[in-house]
Amino acid sequence: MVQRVLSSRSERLAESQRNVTSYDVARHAGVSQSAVSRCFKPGASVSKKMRERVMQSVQALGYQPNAIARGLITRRSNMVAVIVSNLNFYPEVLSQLSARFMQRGVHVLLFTLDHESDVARTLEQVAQYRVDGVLAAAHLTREQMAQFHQRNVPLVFYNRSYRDVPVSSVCCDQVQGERVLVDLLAQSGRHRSYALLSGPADSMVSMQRTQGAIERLHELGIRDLTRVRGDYSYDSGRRAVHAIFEQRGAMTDAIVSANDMMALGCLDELRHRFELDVPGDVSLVGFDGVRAAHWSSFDLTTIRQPVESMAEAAVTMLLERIDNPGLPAEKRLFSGVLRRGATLRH
Amino acid sequence: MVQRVLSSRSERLAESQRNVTSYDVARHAGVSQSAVSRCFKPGASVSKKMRERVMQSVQALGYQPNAIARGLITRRSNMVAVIVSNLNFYPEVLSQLSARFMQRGVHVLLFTLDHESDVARTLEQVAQYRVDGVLAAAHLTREQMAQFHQRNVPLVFYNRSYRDVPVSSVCCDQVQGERVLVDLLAQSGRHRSYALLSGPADSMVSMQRTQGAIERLHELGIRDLTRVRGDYSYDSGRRAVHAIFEQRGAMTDAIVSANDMMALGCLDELRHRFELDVPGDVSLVGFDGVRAAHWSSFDLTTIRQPVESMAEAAVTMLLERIDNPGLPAEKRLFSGVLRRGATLRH
DNA sequence: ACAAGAATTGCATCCGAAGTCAAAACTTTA
DNA sequence: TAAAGTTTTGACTTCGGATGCAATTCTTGT
Repeated sequence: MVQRVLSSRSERLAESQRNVTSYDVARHAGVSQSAVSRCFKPGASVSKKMRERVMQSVQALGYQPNAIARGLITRRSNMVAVIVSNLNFYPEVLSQLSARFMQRGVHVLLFTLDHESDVARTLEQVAQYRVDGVLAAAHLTREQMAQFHQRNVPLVFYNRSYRDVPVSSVCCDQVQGERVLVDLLAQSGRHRSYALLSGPADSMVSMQRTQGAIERLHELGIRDLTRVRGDYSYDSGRRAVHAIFEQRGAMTDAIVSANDMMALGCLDELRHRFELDVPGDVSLVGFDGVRAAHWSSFDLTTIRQPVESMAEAAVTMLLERIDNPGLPAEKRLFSGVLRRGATLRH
Repeated sequence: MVQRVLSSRSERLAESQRNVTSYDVARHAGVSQSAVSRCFKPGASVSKKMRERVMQSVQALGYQPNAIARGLITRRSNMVAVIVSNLNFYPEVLSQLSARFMQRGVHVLLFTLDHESDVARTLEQVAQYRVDGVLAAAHLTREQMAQFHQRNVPLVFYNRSYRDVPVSSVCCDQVQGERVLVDLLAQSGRHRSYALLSGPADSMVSMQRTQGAIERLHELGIRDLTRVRGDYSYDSGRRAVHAIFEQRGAMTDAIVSANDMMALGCLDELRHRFELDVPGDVSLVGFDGVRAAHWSSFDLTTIRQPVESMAEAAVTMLLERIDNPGLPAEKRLFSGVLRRGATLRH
C-alpha cells in the first residue's frame, strides 16, 4: 500500500516536471529546509560553512526560490500594480516607473485600461494578486479608492489629484503651467482671438489645463475665445483646426492646446492644409513636452512635465507607504518647465 | 496555556489586518472551506443552495480569492512575463500585448531592460515568479533560452528569430520589406548614390534590415553606397545626415533608414539644416510604420509592421504552448505592408 | 576542563486555496 | 418503502518557503 502510494506520487512528480524546491536542496546538502530558507534571507543566522554547503547544492540543482510561495507566507508579493489608462500616451512614464521599480527589486504587474475595458473586473484582479501597492495613472471612483484603503493597499495616483479625498498623488501643476503659457501668448500683445482646444471631457488633466487657461484669459480680459474639444490625438488636433475655423468663420490668432499631440496636429493642419504660417499667422502652445515637440519640424512652445522627478516621487511615495502603512496621504505637485519653441509670435 | 496562545494569535491577526480567507467565508456561511473553494471553480459540483449561501457570505465579507495561494497549489500563476528591451520603441506593441493578454485573463509581469540593466538578474526574477510563460521582445542568449526550456516555461520571441534554434517567434519579414523599399527606390531610376543608415550593431532587427537592403542593392548592381550607423533615435538620424555628407563629401540621392525614427530625424535635418528638398533632392525610406510617419509634415514612405496581427499571433502562440507544453516551436513570419508616402522621387 | 553564554540548527507550524476520497444527502426505481 | 444509484459535502492533505522556539554546537572565560 505504502509502495503504491509512493510510486503514484513519484509518477505524478515526474510527469509534472516539478521544480526544484528548498526540500530538494536540503536533502542534497544533508541539512534542514529551514537552513536553506535562511541562506536566502539576508542577515539571517547562518554559519559560513552552512552557507557554502547549501549554495553548492543550490548550484548543483539549479534551485530558484519560489516567489509565489514566499509571498504567501510573508504576505508580501513584492509586486505593485501599475494601472495605465492609455498606454500610447504614457510610454515614457511607464518606462520610467518600470525602471525605477525594478531597480528597487519591486515587480510590476501591468494593467492597461481602454474605453471598453471593465474597470471593476480589472481592480478585482488587482486585489486578487495581493499586490503590495498600486500606482494608478487612470481614473478611479471614490469607492474604488476606498476599497484599496480598506484592504490596506497603498495607492498613489500619477497626474490625477482628487480634491477633498485623502489620497496620495504626484502631479504636474497643470493650472499654473497653462497660466504661464497664456501669459506668454498675451505678453506678445499680438493676439486678438484665442482658441482653446481641450482634451476628452472625462480627463481630469484636460479639465485642469482648460480651467487654468480660461481663468488666466479671463483675468487678462480676453473676450474673443473659441472653444473646441479633441481626444488628445494628433488627428483630433487636425480636425480641431477645422472646427475652430468653422466656429469663428475665420482662423484664430492663437491656439492653446491641452496637450502636445493635438498641438502638433494643429500645427501640421495649419501649415499644410490652411497654408498658414506658424507663428507668423497663428501662435500655438501645447503641454507635456513630448519628444516630437522638440523636433525641428515643430519646435513647439510647451510646458514639459518633469517625468523623471515625478516618476521618482511616485515610486518613492508608494514604496514608503508599503514599508510604513501609517504614513498619511500626501499630494506632491511639480511645476512644469517652460520650453520656448518657435510657435509663438513675438 | 491554550488561552495565551489563542490570544497572542488573534493579536497578531488583528494588527496585521488579515485579509478575508476562504475559511472566514466558510465559517460565516457554516460550510466547509472546500465548499467555498468549489464555488469559485467553474464547473465544480456545487448545489444551487450551497452556491447561494456561500456567495452571500462572500458579499458580506468582501472576500477575494488569493491568487498567490491558488497559484502555489495549482502551479499556475496565470501570469506571463513580458520582457521589453526599450519601452520607448515599443509603446504600441506593449499596449497591444497587454490588452490581448488581459482579455484572456492572463496577467502581465513587466520587465524592461536598458543598456545598464543586469539581464541575468532580471531573468532570475522572471524564474522566481513562476510565470506560466515568457514573451520576449529583447535579446536573450542561447543559454538563457535553454534555461526556460529546461524549466518548461514556454518562450515566444517578438521580432527576433534565432536561426538554427528551435524557439518560437513572431516576426516581421525585415529582409523582404527592405528589399521592397530598395526596389521602389531603384524603380524610379533617378538615384545614383545611396546611403544606408543602420541601427545599433547589436540589434538583430537592424542587421536583417541592413542585410536585406544591401543584398538587393547589390543585386541591382548599385555601387555607390555610403554606410552609417545610428541608435534608432530621431537625434541619431539627424546626426547621420552629417555623417553621410562628410563621408561622401556631398549629399546622397537616397537614404534607406533602418527605422522610422531615424528617417524622421534625417528628413528634418535635410530640410531644415541642409535646406534640401525631400523628395526633390533626396529620397528617403524608413521602416516600422510608426504614427509620426503618417503626419503630414513627414508622410514617410515606409513598411508598416502589422502590429495587431503580430501581437495576436504572439499571444496566441504563447498561451497555446502554456496549455499544451508538447507543441513544437514555431516561427511565424508576417510581411510588412508598404506605405507609399511622399518622400520618394518619381 | 567545565560552566555560562552566544551562535547555529532543526522541528513543527503557518500562509490560503485546491483536490482526493469517503461519508452523507438526495433521487430514482422496483 | 427499501435498495441502488447519483449528487453534494466535508475532512484531510498538499503546494513551497518562512519563522518561533527549543535543542544543539561552538566560544569564552576562569
